[in-house]
Amino acid sequence: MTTTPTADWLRLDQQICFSLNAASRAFGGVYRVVLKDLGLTYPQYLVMLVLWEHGDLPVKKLGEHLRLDSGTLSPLLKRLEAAGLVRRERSARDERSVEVRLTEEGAALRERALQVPRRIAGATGFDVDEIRELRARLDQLTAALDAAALEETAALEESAEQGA
Amino acid sequence: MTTTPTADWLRLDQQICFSLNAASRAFGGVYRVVLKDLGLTYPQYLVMLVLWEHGDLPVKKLGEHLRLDSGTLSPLLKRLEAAGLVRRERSARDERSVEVRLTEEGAALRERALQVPRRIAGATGFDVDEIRELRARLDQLTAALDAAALEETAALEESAEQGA
DNA sequence: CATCATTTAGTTGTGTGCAATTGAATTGTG
DNA sequence: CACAATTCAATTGCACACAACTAAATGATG
Repeated sequence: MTTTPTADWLRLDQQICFSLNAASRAFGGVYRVVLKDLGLTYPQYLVMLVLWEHGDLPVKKLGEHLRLDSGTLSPLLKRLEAAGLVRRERSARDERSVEVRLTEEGAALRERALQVPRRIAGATGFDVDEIRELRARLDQLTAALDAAALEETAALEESAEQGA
Repeated sequence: MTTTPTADWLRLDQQICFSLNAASRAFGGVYRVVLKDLGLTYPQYLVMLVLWEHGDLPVKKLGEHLRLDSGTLSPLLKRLEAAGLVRRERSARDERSVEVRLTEEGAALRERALQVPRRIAGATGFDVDEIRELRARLDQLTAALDAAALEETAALEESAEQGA
């Protein structure tokens, strides 16, 4: 049986978190080039994808789809509005809520965006099944990490309460 | 034979890039909690990992290990220096270069960091082999994306030259 | 040796990402 | 109805990422 020396865990740790980070940034790099045509950044593209798929949404719902809070979305949406792709309107039913609506121009941009996924998929060198499998793996990882983060946070708060 | 409608590619695209993004940020969330003890952010921890493994390095080499440029590293290293974990010293041999050296305190921090990888690995819910396989997959993806980014950039510059 | 190209850090500006706070609007409870 | 708790977006402050640029030092070339 092969046990891993404690010190080597530091190297393994470096490798896995680094790999994920690197892949994420490499993805960002390709998107940056491909999306330059559309005048979008990668996070902005993600917002547009959600709006194209689900239609107009309040900021809150948008954030749930994207795992982003208003601290990130507010300035991002302002830039999309400045670019003429979306409008932000206070909901009449609930004035706390802000509806994000596609403009004509924003809706029209979808046509030009249709070419993006194919170029990205091509860049990965993965076929559809490989992408699907990797995605499942990553989603599993994310779920586990989120659950663990909750536990860690709960544990922290518990020890904080003991101090109080 | 099942062909995927073009419009559906947008949804698939959303899913794979989003999954990677989400996993990366979920990782960051767990690291944020775990590293709070050490007073490090996640990118700062990556820098310390490289220094612990390779010893003192010039900023350039550090950037190659981490795929980060001076625009990111300079302010980050200043914060590590302010925290007393590293020193930055102009190289005597080549005064363009800045050597990043661990302080006593920085080197000592390694002891406390030894517990981090195990906590992270536990949080993933993956065993060593699964981590290794995922890492290989991600590195493969990163390599493909980097190569594709180079091609895209080259193509852009080509068309730019035609315009000139 | 003088000059030009390259290398290396640093700086600036833009755009996320997230914690913490604020303030307005809504909901739940008595 | 009054009032406390909650919800939602926005804002503030901090820390990356990265492109573009600057400045200093080095190396290469004629």
